Amino acid sequence: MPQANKRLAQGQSSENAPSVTRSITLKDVARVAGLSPITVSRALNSPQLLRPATIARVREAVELTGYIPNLLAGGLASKRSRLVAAIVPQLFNAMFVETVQGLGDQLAAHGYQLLLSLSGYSPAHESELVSAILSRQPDGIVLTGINHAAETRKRLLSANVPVVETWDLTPTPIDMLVGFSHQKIGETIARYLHGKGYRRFGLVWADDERAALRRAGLETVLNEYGIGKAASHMVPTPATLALGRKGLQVLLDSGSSFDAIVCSSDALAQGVLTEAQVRGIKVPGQLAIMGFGDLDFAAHTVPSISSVHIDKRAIGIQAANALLARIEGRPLKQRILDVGFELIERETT
Amino acid sequence: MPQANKRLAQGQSSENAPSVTRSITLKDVARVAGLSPITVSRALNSPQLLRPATIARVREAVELTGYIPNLLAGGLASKRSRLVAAIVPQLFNAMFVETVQGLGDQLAAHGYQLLLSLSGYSPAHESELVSAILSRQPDGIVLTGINHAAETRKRLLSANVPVVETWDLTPTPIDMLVGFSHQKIGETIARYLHGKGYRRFGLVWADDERAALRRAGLETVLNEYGIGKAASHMVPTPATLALGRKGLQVLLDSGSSFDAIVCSSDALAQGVLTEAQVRGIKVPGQLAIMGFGDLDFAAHTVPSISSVHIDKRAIGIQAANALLARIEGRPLKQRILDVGFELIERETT
DNA sequence: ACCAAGAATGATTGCGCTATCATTTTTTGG
DNA sequence: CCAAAAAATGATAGCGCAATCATTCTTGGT
Repeated sequence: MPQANKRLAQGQSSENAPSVTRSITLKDVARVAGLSPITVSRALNSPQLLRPATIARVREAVELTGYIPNLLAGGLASKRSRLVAAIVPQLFNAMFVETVQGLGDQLAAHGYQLLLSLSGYSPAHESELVSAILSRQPDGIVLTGINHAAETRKRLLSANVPVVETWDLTPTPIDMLVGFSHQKIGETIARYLHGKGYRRFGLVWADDERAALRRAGLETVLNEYGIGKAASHMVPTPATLALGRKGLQVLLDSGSSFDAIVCSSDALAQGVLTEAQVRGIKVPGQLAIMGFGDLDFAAHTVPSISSVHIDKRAIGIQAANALLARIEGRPLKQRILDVGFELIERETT
Repeated sequence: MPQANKRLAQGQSSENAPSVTRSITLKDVARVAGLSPITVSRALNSPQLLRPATIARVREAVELTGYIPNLLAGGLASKRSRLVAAIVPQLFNAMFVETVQGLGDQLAAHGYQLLLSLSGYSPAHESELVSAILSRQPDGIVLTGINHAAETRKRLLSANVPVVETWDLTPTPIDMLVGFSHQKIGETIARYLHGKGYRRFGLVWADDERAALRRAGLETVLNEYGIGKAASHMVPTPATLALGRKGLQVLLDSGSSFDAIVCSSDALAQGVLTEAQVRGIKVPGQLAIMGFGDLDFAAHTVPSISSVHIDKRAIGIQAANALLARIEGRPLKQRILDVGFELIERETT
């Protein structure tokens, strides 16, 4: 079999190779190692089935040939892609970055890779993304939020793939859920600020669906306290410092007077704070400011910004854990995990 | 062949389906449409080869069956995965977020998906990631920076996959490059600040490799002006406002006096600015502050932060374009694209 | 009406891997 | 030292799709 021998020799040196170099496959490695392809496959995927000496032979051959497994082929044959997909609205929003990072880190630690898609807050786009994602046969999917197109839900259900929804709470998730209650946060903020004696509220608020929930909670409680609908200025996502400044300008120019501005995110709060300082408004003496998200800067501005802390990274990590448990067939303690939140009182209130 | 008929019937209605529902394949769609599988494949991938009536029949059958293509199988057969992988150091660093977003958007617009990996600034980790990534047969790879483990370079070269390095410049990229000169930025900052009359420089600097290049440029020019090595405080990544405040504290406590603090990022600059204000130091009267990156807040702090603008999103978009051109066999105008930079003079200098 | 040229569709095969079952080798206990 | 059990390795087949080449159907020109 000179043919085979010749090939074997070519394994290492690449002299007179044809223009299109066929890539190294399991078979090549097997030939070099003097084993069957399936044994090589096992050495790489279930080494506990083989004796150490065999594994060493394989490792050597892999080294020698520079073999890189083809996960498309592997996934096709095994029905396991070792891929997890995540959809977040956007990355500009620093909130999601930590979740994605936590998710990515945790998945990587368990041999999974992350396919990231950005929906831009559009359920229609999300729906398309889900189709595209399912094409890759992911072992799990992480979604942001709980409101999805009916189509999305249906596709995910019939694909029979583990799904984790995040960043919100509902008793009826598609599958699993890691989040917290925006409604409760709104309520908590309202009680807290009311308790501190603030009465004339203004809102600088992002136009996204979860922010709307927080707002609903806030207004419900304010209403209970007999405080009417607060004046508000809506801003588009992503919320920035500049939009926060603009927000306070608009609110003040409207002629109303305020003793507290509640913002849907820390970036907006920082903007409101900046604008207040520019105008010589004492914070919190004349005006209190409340943020949300407890981003890294909130504790270190002067004055520091009161906010609501969310363990954003934990959401990613727990989402990964939930998926990993489901994928590996381990029992899941709870389908729904509430990571909670914590109101952080700082100097702006 | 009753067996076959039974299957056909099951295609649409899912009554008495076995517990493990075999997923819908091209074959199923073909059967429903009364066409051959390959024709269905063409209807989905090269519709221009078929007559509209046929495509309509296929579309109908797809609708009816809820067919989702299997890209693992498709990729294996066609050698095209429609997947592009990117490695960035981290997402916390707002700098990379825009690039990733631009990259993701542009790729999505062309039917490609983004596999995102985080290297945490470690070449060793990057090397592992590259192996893992190559396993998925991506059609292209985007790397951050130009310094990679020798192993990484070798693997990428032998995998024969289009590669774009980003965020830096070199005459000898692995393949393609979209970036800018950090050295030049450092030099430009030095000339600019020197021109404004500043002489006593302090640095608050992140400990990453591209920041080091900017610093080298800065120090080279300062040296030409006869200014000795500037006092510096190094901070770990990710750089934050808090680290910036700390940085100024440390520098001032060292006893030296400064008339300008140069920071390796806007977040640090914002921190330095905050700390200066706390201490009653007039900016820029007593102390100038220079940032880098021109993040969204830089223009809107008070005083606004002078910075260096990088078109971060363009890096992502151009990287995507370069890959797409290469993948689709279009001629590439230039292997190396310098997106440049722009020093933005604002109030802190 | 007929034929050539092109357009549309189909049959076969294999991408690289792993599930499954079969076989061989090693270990164990009496 | 042997049979039986267990461990290690191998042979076969097929995952779902698209490249390739083969065949059938349309056209339009005369």
